[in-house]
Amino acid sequence: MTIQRTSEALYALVDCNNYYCSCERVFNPRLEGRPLVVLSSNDGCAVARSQEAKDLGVKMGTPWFQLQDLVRRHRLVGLSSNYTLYGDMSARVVQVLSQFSPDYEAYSIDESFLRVDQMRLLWPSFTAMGKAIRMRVRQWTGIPVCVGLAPTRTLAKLANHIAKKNPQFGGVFDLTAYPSVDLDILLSSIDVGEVWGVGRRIAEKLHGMGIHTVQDLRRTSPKMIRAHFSVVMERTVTELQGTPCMDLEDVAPAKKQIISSKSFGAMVASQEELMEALATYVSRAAEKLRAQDSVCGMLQVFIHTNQFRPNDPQYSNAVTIPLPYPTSDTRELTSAAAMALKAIFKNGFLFKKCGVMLLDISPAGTIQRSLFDAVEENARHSAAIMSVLDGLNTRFGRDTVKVAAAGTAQRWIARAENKSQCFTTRWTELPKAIAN
DNA sequence: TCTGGGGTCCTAGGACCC
DNA sequence: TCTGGGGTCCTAGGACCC
Repeated sequence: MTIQRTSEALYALVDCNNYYCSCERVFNPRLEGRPLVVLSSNDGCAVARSQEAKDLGVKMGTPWFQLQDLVRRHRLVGLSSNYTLYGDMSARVVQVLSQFSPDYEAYSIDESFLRVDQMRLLWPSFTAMGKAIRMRVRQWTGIPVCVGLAPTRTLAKLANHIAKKNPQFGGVFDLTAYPSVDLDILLSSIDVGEVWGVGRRIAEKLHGMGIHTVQDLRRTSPKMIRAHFSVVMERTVTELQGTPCMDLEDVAPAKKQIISSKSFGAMVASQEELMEALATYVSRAAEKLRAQDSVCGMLQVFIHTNQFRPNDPQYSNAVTIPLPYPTSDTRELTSAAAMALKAIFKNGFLFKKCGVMLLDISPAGTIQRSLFDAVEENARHSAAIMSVLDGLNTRFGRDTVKVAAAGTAQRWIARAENKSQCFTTRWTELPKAIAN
């Protein structure tokens, strides 16, 4: 089966090997050659493993306390994570990669896509270019990477997987340069669950349908897949067949939601302690929000007891509340979070985790924003508010203004422009409404 | 004793509108 | 008053990614 070339695109996926572990080794070369894991916050479980640790059978997410045997028998090292370091190193890697193509996208902290077809004339082959990328990133940052090359992003991910698993390719695999008969054989040996976009559930379902390998999935009709799954999977199969369905995003799009949450080292029982933690998360999330010059219109707070203690009483809950107007102000968000927490908190439980999620994110400084600024600045003077509302009244009609006075500003704007109605609860009465 | 912290997109179903 | 069809918006939940 040949890869259909419906366009001339060629993507390189550059993926750092065992990324967090590699970062740690750059700054502590004595860790070279030793089995190594990087642990989650609170040193709870392994979130990254060196090749030696993988060879010892350490799985992603294994709790640290279950690894103590390997610590004794194989001198397995566990390090607390240092996300600031990994973020800095990532920026350096991307900086090097940007020299190879102006068309690049940092997809995650340890992976970047480059569109490289325009670079064809600069290199004897794309494999040669891939080797140059590997060498330069290694020399300039100390991080080992693998490179996969293919006409679509899904295939480039797969090519990268092949480069990683097959040392004979020297860390670079150009899928378009590989004989198609051999490629069929190679892809017949890879489980369908390795495909980007195929997780555990979908893999199980595919197996049930007799689709076991990547090659099986490539031979399946996208329309048939659409009928059994979703458009996402349809695109995945189309990409596997060589037709690009996704483009590089040249600028990182603004976040549509921002989460900040954490598990506690020790369990927490009181609302006051939960609120202390929440205040930290809110301020962290608000910083991210402001960094992308956005405001949010809704805020969600969630709390969980320890699900790994089935004998303890379990309780988890979440509530999403609309804000009176879109904001990124830490104080305002914190007071909203306090109200939300009050609405869902229950005594008599030991809480393990809580967090905040900012939703309904939009760019700051829109025309809607200026309307609300007017209300905000005059917040102490009801006469001034009434005059603003009168202005809105003239603009959008009397019924809408009643809603604006009683509802949330964000919702009101959205609805008013649709000339439909909206009944939400008054901001000050939210806790009561939530309780009902 | 000890079990991560972020994100994205899609779908289904209900409320509501004309 | 009864009725249907088409449309939008919102939410919850499920799947995936690193």
